[in-house]
Amino acid sequence: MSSRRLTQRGKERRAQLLAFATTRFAQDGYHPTSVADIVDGIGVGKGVFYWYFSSKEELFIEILRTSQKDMRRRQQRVIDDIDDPVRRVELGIRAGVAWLAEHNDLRRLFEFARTESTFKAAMRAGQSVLVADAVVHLKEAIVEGRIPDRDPEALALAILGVSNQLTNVYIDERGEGAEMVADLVVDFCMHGLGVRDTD
Amino acid sequence: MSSRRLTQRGKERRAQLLAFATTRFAQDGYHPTSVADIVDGIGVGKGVFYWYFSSKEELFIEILRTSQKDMRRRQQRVIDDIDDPVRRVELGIRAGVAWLAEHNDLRRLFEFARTESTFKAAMRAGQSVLVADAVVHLKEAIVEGRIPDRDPEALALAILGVSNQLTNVYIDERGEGAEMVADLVVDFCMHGLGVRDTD
Amino acid sequence: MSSRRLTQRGKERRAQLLAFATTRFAQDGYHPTSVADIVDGIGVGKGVFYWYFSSKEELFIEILRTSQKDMRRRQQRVIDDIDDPVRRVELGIRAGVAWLAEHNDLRRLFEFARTESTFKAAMRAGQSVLVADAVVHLKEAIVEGRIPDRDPEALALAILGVSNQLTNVYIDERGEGAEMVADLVVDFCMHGLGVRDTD
Amino acid sequence: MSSRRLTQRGKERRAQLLAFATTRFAQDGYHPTSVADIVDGIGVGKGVFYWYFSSKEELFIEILRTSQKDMRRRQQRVIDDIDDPVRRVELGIRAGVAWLAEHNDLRRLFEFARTESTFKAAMRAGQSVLVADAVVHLKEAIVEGRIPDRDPEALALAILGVSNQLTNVYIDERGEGAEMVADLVVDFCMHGLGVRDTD
DNA sequence: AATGAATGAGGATTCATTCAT
DNA sequence: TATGAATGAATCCTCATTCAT
Repeated sequence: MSSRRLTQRGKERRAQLLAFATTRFAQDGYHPTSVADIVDGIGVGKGVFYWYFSSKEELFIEILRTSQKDMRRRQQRVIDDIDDPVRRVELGIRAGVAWLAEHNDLRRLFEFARTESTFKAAMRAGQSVLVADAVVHLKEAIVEGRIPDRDPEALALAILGVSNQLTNVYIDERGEGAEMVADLVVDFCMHGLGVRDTD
Repeated sequence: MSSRRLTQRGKERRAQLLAFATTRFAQDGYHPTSVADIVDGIGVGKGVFYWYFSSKEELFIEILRTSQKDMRRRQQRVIDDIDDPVRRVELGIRAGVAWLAEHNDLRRLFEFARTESTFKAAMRAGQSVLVADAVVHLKEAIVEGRIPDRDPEALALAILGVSNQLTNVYIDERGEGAEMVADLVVDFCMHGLGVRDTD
Repeated sequence: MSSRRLTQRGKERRAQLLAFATTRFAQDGYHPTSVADIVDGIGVGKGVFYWYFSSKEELFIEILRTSQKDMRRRQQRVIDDIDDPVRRVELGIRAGVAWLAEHNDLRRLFEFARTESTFKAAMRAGQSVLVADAVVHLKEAIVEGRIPDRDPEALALAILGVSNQLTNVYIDERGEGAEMVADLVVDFCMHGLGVRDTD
Repeated sequence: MSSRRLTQRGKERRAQLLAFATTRFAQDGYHPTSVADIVDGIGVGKGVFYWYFSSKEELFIEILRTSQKDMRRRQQRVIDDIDDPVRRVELGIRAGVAWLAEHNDLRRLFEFARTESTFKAAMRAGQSVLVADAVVHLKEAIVEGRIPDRDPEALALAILGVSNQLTNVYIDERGEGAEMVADLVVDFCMHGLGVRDTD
């Protein structure tokens, strides 16, 4: 299905469907949004949907996967040439928060995806990649004596938790700026990690 | 509907419906669980469901509300006679984590409820109560100079975020014990808050 | 599904659905007949269908099974107390042809069912029962020297083939009487079997 | 449509479509096999199908017609220069069985075609040709006193029935050889016809 | 001749909810 | 209180067919 060869026009249609579906899913929820809503929304026939995706479920998983990849790419780019592991963690947090802030829709979809058995697997996979990334930096920081020696995976997860929660509340519910939220998260997490030699 | 006067037997039926629905919602998701699934699961006719609840939605909101109340009651009880505000925060965290650990199902429902517009309001109400509770202690701690002066609401939310995230991962996904997770959360948060004079 | 407890009214509805569906399937074909056609035809809502049957397919298989049982019962009743095995075969043929003649609809469904992989299994099961019945009599006839010793299963199948084919053509296509067709079939088969001491 | 003038390549494509569709129809049934299945199966676009056939139905009828013609041609060739009418019947049966054995797929399609009103007409036409052929020989045999005087059409139909049924079961379901089945059919039918002076 | 894209009516099935008993 | 029966709009999905290129 996903291996169908697409023309330029086809690729655009597919992207259009992904984009529109993302918006609707985020707005109304995955279940409350019907395939009919989606195709009607972009003014095409029902068949179009199934030309590009084998099911509503597949479409959703596709959204989750590409989003997760995109977020990670953003973090990697920012961190790429930084030597200090603690600094890498901080920049990773900031990049993550910024991405979540910019992709409000996707953040909501992530939240939902975690709650339904069908999508749990896909989410766990994506999250474990992010955690693994962070663990690398945290281990280095521990080895270098920059932070106390505690389970790096636990630390990574704590960071993720703070990022998600504060982004959810401050950005989604209260419309604060990404930078301000990033500051909050970084502040809390740097202390939480017990960073030395940094204010 | 909810004001219907119930016999003893009636109350039990109602509780049974709530309990069974909770389990199913948590397991498969709210939408994938049909009213038929619920009544079949406990071996009664469909009418029973609508005798006790005016709709599936109402049932779900009822679950959310009672759960939130229950969790708060637990926290209050533990904190009741503690003088030290920082200690109150810590014990509140521990009580919260313990409750979440014991009510795995409900934690999942909370997660879902946040993602759908229909239930967002109910969730926000409950969460703001918890936050308000914590804010009281945090303000006191700031006034007493026990922690640096930062926005207490932000701090409260950060704590909630860490609690939820670590509980999700360590308890739900990995089956760790509640105490161990509480230790993790407390450790991270106490540092995150910048607590002085506490290990 | 099929184990749902039904009231009298329920049993009648179910029977009504089976009867109506049979007619339609025979008239227009299984695939060309939609569930909507069926429920509209008896003036009920779509849900009714799925209250009694878990799927269109299940309904069809149910029709096949009960029909096959019914036909067999008819043959058994007629043969019950006959001593002569050759006579049993003849009466079996006559009962079979008569049944097929009376249940024109079902005969058509049988034909179709044999052509689709989904229903082949059910059909084969039913046919093998009929063949097994006939084989018993044929073996006896062979042992008693009433007919030459040839593979009884092949003989049984040949009889079935002649019965089906002649019934199809003479009764369904030309509207001849069941008795006349039965005479034809019996005449051909008795000779085909090589019966001795019978004209 | 069918009168479109085709290049060599065009003829091959058409033949390829017919062959592939036949296989699929026989395997899964006419309705369960979609046009998409067919074109995907041979790796071409949908347009190709409708370039060579005006509809799925037309394609199927085309398959039926050419097959029936082919089978008949085979019988004629074998019988061509035989004087003895009974021998002609026998050889016709053998040729028919052999053809059916070789064209397992087509036999199945014939079965299905008889069950749906859309295709019944086409099938009846083909069958009546075969019956007419046989009737010629049977009449001759009766006139020559080789077999008793009974309705030759009924006899022809009975022969067809035995051929179809035994081929279905022995070749399709059990994988027996064509010759063995032909022997069975001939044996049963020669007796059924009441042939004199023949082994 | 051929392709990928699009159509949209129609199909099976689900499900929250209501109703008669 | 409770049941089995019924409703019918809504859902996901299929598919023969058409179209622009």
